Amino acid sequence: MIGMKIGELARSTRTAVETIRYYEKIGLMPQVARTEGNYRSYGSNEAERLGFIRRARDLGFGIDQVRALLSLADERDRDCGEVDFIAKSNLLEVERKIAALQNLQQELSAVVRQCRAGKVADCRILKALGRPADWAD
Amino acid sequence: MIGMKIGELARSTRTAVETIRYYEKIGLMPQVARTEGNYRSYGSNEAERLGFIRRARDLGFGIDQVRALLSLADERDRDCGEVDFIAKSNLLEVERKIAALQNLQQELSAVVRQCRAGKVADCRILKALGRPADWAD
DNA sequence: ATGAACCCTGTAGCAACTACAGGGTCAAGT
DNA sequence: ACTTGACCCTGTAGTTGCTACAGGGTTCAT
Repeated sequence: MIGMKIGELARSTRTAVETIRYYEKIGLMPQVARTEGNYRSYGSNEAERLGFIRRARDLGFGIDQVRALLSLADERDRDCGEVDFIAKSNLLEVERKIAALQNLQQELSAVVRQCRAGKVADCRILKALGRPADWAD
Repeated sequence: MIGMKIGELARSTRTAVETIRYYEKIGLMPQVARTEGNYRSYGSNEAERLGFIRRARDLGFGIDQVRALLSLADERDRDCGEVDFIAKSNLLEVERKIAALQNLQQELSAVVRQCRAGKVADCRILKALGRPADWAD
């Protein structure tokens, strides 16, 4: 589809209109030609590019990583090691976050288990928060 | 220890000095008395309060949740159901995040596994990003 | 011609800090 | 007395990745 307005592009990529304008502002999407009424006019190149961006973002790549992937994708003769590196860093980061959250979940559910429906004055949750974590009970 | 300067309080609670000033600005920590030289002077009450805040934050409670816990902790006669509710909401939220990240990890490691060290032009990672997720290979 | 649905720019807000800039204070050493 | 260095102060701007206006203009159908 050629000559899409921003709203159509937004619908076809499940992206908010304002996000597209934001991507343009930060240089992730190009500045495209305008119609007579000063509306942005997008073609299939831009739709593909935005699709790439969306999928990368959904997989947890940061904006700067997406930027790097997009620019690497243009240097077709280059070795793809750097692409691999970015993807693996991202995976490691996701795994690190999972581990951190699982620790959190352990500690937090230990705290929640303490609850014996009573008065605030005796609340074990508040007591658990009110002293260093390694104090025994 | 009484009459601590902000730096001592920071060290003793493993908090950045600027974070303490920030907590004061948003009303999570009180405005304390100043020395002659206009330095903040903290006592053990404030140290305890900041310790509580730090532990709650480390357990993933948001600033507003911490604010609520602190104010509930003062109403000693109140039933502690609300405390329990806040803690359980937080736990659910943490569990939700873990699940989302685990999905991400699955998809991302599927993408990373595709890599056959070659040229960017044939890069499977980039190909995986360059098309809708449900296209087969 | 008027209303709804769309588009435009520009700025401010979110969470929870962090990082300056541009100063003042205090204790120790020379 | 003076200087050095470590600390403190306020206030503002930056971070990430958008989202939400405010205050307009355009397009198209009725």
